[in-house]
Amino acid sequence: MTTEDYLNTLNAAQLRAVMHSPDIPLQILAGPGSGKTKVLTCRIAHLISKHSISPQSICAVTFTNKAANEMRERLTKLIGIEQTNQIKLGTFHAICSMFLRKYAKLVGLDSNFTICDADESKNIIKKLLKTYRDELEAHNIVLAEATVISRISKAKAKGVTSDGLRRREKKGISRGEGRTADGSLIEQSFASIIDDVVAEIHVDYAAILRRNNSLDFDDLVLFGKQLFAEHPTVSRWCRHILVDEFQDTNTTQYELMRHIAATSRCVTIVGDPDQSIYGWRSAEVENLARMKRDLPNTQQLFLEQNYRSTASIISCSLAIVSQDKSRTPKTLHTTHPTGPTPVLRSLPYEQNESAFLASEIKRLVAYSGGMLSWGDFVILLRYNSLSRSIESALQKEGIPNRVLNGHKFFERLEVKDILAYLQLLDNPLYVPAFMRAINVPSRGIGEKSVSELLATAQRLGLSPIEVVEKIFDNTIPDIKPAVKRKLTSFVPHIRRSRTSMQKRTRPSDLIRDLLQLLNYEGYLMKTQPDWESRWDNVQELINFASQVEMGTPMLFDSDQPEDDPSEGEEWNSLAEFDQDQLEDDGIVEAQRPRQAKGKEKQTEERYERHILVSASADCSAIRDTPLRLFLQASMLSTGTEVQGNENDTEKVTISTCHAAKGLEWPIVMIPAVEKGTFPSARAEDVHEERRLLYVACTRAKALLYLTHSTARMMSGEVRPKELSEFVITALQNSQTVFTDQIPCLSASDREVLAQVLNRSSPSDAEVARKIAEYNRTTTNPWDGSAVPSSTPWFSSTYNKSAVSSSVEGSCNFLTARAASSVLQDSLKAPTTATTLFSTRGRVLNVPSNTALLQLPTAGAETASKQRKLKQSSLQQTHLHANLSSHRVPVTVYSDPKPDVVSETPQSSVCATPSTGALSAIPVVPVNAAKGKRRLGMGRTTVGYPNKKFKAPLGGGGQ
DNA sequence: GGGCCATTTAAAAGA
DNA sequence: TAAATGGCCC
Repeated sequence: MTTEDYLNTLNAAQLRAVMHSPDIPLQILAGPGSGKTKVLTCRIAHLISKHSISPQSICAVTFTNKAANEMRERLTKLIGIEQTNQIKLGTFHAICSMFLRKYAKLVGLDSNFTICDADESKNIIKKLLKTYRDELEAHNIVLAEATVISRISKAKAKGVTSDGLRRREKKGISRGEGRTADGSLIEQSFASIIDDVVAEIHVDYAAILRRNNSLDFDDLVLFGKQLFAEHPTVSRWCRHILVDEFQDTNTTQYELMRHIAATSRCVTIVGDPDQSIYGWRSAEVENLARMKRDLPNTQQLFLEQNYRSTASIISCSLAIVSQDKSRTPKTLHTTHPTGPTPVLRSLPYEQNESAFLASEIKRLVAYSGGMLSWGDFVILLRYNSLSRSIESALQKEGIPNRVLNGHKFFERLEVKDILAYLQLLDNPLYVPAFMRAINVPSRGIGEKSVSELLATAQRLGLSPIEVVEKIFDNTIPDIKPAVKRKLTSFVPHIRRSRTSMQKRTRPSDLIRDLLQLLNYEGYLMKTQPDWESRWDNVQELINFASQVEMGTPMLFDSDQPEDDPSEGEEWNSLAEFDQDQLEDDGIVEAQRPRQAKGKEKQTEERYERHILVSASADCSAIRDTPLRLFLQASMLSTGTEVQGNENDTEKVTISTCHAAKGLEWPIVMIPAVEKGTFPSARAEDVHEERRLLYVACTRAKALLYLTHSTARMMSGEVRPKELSEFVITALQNSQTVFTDQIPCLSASDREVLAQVLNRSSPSDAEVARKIAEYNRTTTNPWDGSAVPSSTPWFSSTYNKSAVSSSVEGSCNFLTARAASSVLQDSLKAPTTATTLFSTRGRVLNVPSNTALLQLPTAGAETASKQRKLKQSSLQQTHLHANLSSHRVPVTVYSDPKPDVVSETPQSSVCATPSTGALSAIPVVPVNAAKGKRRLGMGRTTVGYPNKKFKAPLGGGGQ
């Protein structure tokens, strides 16, 4: 398809945006579903073909990898792969990272810096915070590390560097002194104590990162900004910069954008103030106005034509977002038919709510006559932990589902273990990697020895890895808890891998080799109950490495200096400038003296060029080792997008509202539309919460459901919940934006669906057949409960999530309700399989149809113990009652007795005081028949598992 | 050093 | 409710 053909598919507003003069800064305000990506890609194509701007001088910035990839795909179709790959296209972080590798020296970094992920920076800050604990306690201040992290992150988003903070540290007044007896001032001084502590931790944290030759995510942008600000020549290649989701930029990102555009001043941004939902991480909608001030000739264009949703979904969404009176008025039109009115339902309890959604999904699939399938549904949550009851409801109905962005691939322990070794090879100064690698697999080098090693390293001015090698070689004396012998399974491995790395071995082979050396699979088997899925993840990491090796499009071809080709010769000749010489002269490290500003422009540019070239050109071979490219890709890719799992398209998606931005589904369901959730109880900006609901609603193409429970389990107790005021207000303004009637999916409804989704309508016969089948196989989800009982304990559907997580391999406490259900199930499918448990060193042989309940010690001194005791005896009573009503034989054992259980032929309930703490229930029979993973016969954790047991990457649904 | 238990605490969003 | 922490013991 040529650019011209593409232009023909644009509407008038889109066309204006695409054709807009490149020299006049442009703001495209684009509502949801208005085709902004189309406009953006088309504009890029237009810049290249009609304005002869070369692709490598175009910079396109997105917020997510997903958006970047989508743009890349569309551009490839439009202008071909070759030109697309020349465009500097990526997230803010990726673009900064690439330039920082290239010009590291200019901002005082080494190009092998490691990107410090959130986990590691949390660890660092946690340690720093500990040193202030006593002091804070003395002032009666509680300072959570999350607070510190977010404050530091916010400071960085606003462009505050640790250098700026260091000055205030010198004030030298001891904290808390400025306080007077006046009560109102006390709080003030609390705040200032916290400010000081945060500032000090910030400074220390930054120093640690520098020592580790490491940057965290915020640093990438911050240092990127610094690079472009201090060295304008670095951005000379840029003729046009385009920024997507501009309403989400923070101050630092905005300034970065301005610096990249410093020469050309050609900027196109796309954004929508109504979809600004990231204020909490310092996004500034204000940047729209700021841009207009900074670039006074900026023009605005509106895209208000929506191509996604039915008219009724649009009006419902507008009814929500327009409640904000301070908002810039903006509207949405659609040519789509009205369609079924969005559903609003209240249900008594979260289980009912989940069950309603699950059964509704089933019904819609049937009543649409097969036009809809699982993959067409998304359930959008305010926050992830709401997914539990949803997941179990879907599971119970046998609906396949996946959690979008549930647990991040690169944050998994097994993946991080391997990455740690590789990071250590690439950057020996990166202490977090050292700390992890040194004792994985376990070598008996614990916290104590590690801190000893680190201290030695500091004392000798060596990297920890050098210290360890020297100890191994007898070049320096061993440390106190002798460690040399333990290093035989570490130093040789490191050396072997390092040699391999220096030969530029492919990272995937490097990993394979490492796995072998470490016998990592064996280690996982020994230590992880769910080692199989973890091993799968390791394999997935190898796949990812292979993908990177095969040349996923990099931001730029590393060796070419980006500048006007006519100047190429000069660049190349300058490339011979001796790097070491520059360093010796202190030029590379030194900050450019300010006085040169304004005058001696030419000299300055020449100077800049010297250092640019010397900082980059000569070392590109080292800079972009295969390993480094792989590590960078790992650290910058989030989520699970690595895997491109095809059968994901056949699953119902569960996602947060935030993660859903930019995406769309035929049917959207939003549970928990309640006060305290929408808006979230801890949200600072109610308007932002409203916009979040708006974003969620506007993801829907054809059908929209909002539900609400009148009671919900929160923080371990059931609390009453009220409908969200956003919805109440919308209803007050217009009764008709919602209905409590579920759509009947009549022939005309199906017609609308077919039209909006651009699918063909099924025949009436087909629909009738599907409905008949549905009626035959489906029972009412809560009437058909497996546990009929009048007691509140058993009134709702039983807790299948507890069951399934047990099957996954962990052992959990079960509620009485779940336990009785499990027991009944296992009686239906009796089994003789037994499971071994260890408690206090004893091994118990327990038939798998045995429930073990924990009871607290009878003494019960503390209030919490007493509560638990009461609850437990209540549970026991109910369990008893329920099981006897089903004529399930019950035997109750107490403490030392459980050994006997293996002899018991039928189901039993084991109750035990917590001193003997039996705390697990084996439930093999429930799902074992389906051939899924079964509870291991080997070592089993008793008690709360303190490791996470999440579904393996790519679903692995039961 | 690491396993195990009891007690405490926290509970949002992402690159 | 379940994850994290802290103390105790081997």
